[in-house]
Amino acid sequence: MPLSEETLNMVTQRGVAEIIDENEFRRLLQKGDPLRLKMGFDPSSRDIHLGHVVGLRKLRQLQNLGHQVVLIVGDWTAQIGDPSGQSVTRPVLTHEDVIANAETYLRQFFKVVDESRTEVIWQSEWYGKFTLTDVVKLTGSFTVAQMLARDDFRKRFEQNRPIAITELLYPLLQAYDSVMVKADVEFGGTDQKFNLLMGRELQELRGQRPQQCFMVPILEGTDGVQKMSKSLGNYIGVDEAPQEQYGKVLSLPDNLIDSYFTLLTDTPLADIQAMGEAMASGAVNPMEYKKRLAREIVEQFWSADGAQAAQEHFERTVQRREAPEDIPTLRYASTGKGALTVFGDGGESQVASAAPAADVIHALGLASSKAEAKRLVSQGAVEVDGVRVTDTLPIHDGAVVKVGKRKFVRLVEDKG
RNA sequence: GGAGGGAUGGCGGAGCGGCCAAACGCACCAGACUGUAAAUCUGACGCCCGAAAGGGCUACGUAGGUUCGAAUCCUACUCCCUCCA
Repeated sequence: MPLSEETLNMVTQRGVAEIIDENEFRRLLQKGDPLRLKMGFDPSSRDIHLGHVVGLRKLRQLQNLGHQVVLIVGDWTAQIGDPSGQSVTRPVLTHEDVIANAETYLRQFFKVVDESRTEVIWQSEWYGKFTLTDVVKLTGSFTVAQMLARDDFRKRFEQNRPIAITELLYPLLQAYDSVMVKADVEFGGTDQKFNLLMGRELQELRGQRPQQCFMVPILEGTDGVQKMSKSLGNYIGVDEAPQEQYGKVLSLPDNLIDSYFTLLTDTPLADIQAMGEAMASGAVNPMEYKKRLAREIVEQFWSADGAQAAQEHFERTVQRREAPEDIPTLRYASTGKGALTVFGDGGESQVASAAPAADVIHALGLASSKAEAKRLVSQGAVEVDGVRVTDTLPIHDGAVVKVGKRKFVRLVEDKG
C-alpha cells in the first residue's frame, strides 16, 4: 500500500532541516522495504533533552512505517577520549561509566523510540579488533582537502588554531560505523552534516548503497537564544519530573511556541498556524497555548495524569500563589532553653529559636550559606504561612516556609 | 631552535604597589510589574562574625621572594597563543 502524500510530507518535511537526497529518500519510503535508521550515541553524556527528542520523534515516525532503528553506542571512542584542543576536554570514560551511562540513556531513549524495533550495537564490536592496517586503509580513502571542507576545520586551519589529528579521525570512524551497520539513513542535527556525508562517501567506496542523510533543526533552549544544551543550562530533560518540565515550558519565551509545537508535538500544522494568528491579534493569551504545549510535552514522557497533576500544581503554586499539596517536610524538635534541633538531609543542626530568620533559613537547608540566607531575607524572599518574614521566623508545628519562588518546606515538630 | 604576548570571579573583560572581594558587560538569584513570556525598574551577587557600623578569613595560573603593604614588582615552574626557522 503506497504511502499517502500527506504521510510522506509529514515525515520528510515537518521538523526537518534537510534530507540528502530527498527524492531518493521519498522513493525508498514509497518502495516500503524496511530501512535501517542509524543514530549514534556518545556515552560521555547520558541525559536526553528536548533538543535530542526532535530527531528521536522522526525515528519513531519512521518506525511506525515499519523501519528499523540501529542505535550505535560509541563506547570505543568514549574510552579513547577526545583531545580536541578545545577548552572542553572530553573525559576518558571507564568501561563501567559507559555501561552506566548507556543504561540511563537507553531508558530515556525508549520513552520516544520503539524498543521492539530497535537494535543496539556497541561500536567496540568492530573497533575492538581494528588493526593499524585497517586504520591506514581507512584514512587512505580520504584527503586533507576533503577534511578541510568541514567548516569547523577550515576556520581553525585558517586561523592557525590547533586541529588534533585524532579529530580528523572521528568523522572517519563515524562513517565507518555506517558501513558496518549497513545504514540506509543516518540521523543527526544540521551540525552533523559533514559527518553524515562522510558516511555516504565511504559506503559508496565500499560498494554499499550510500545512506540518506536526515538532518533535523537545532532546537532553541529555554533562553530562546542559544541551542538547547546541558552545559548551557537551558534545557528541558526528558527525565525531569512532570512539574519541572511543565514549569520550564511555561517560562519559555513566547516566540518559541510555534517551533516547539511543530518539532515536539503532533499538533496539526493548521492548528499551529491558527494559534499564531490568535496570539498575534491578541485574541488569546499566549500562556494558554503554552499550557497546552506543556501538557502535550509532559504527556509524552510521563502520562496524561502526570501532565494534569503538573498543571494543577502550576496553577496552584504559581498562579494562585498557594502552597503545593505535597511539600517536603522537615522535622525539628524543641530542646528547651529556646533552642531547636533540625533534622535535615545533612544531619542535625542546632539553632536558637529566637535567632535571626537568616540563621534559621540556613539551618533548615534552604540557603547554601548564611550570607545567602541574609540576602534572601533582606530582599523579602522568605515567607512563613504566606506572611513575609523580616526578623525572626515564627516556627510552629505545620508552618509552611517558602523561600524564593519555588522552595517550600513544611515544618513538623518531633515530640518524641 | 629563536623572538615576543598572555594566564583575573560562572563567562567575557578592566585593573598594573595601598582607595581592590577586584570597574564594566553577560549569566545567575531576589523583589516590583506581569502571563513563572518579553521589555523595564530595584537590589544582591566569595565565606565567616555582627542588628548595623564594622571586623576577620580565603581569592586574581603554581611555588617562593621584595615591601609596612602585591592581582599589581622580582625569581622559578606549568600551561596557552603569535611571529620567525
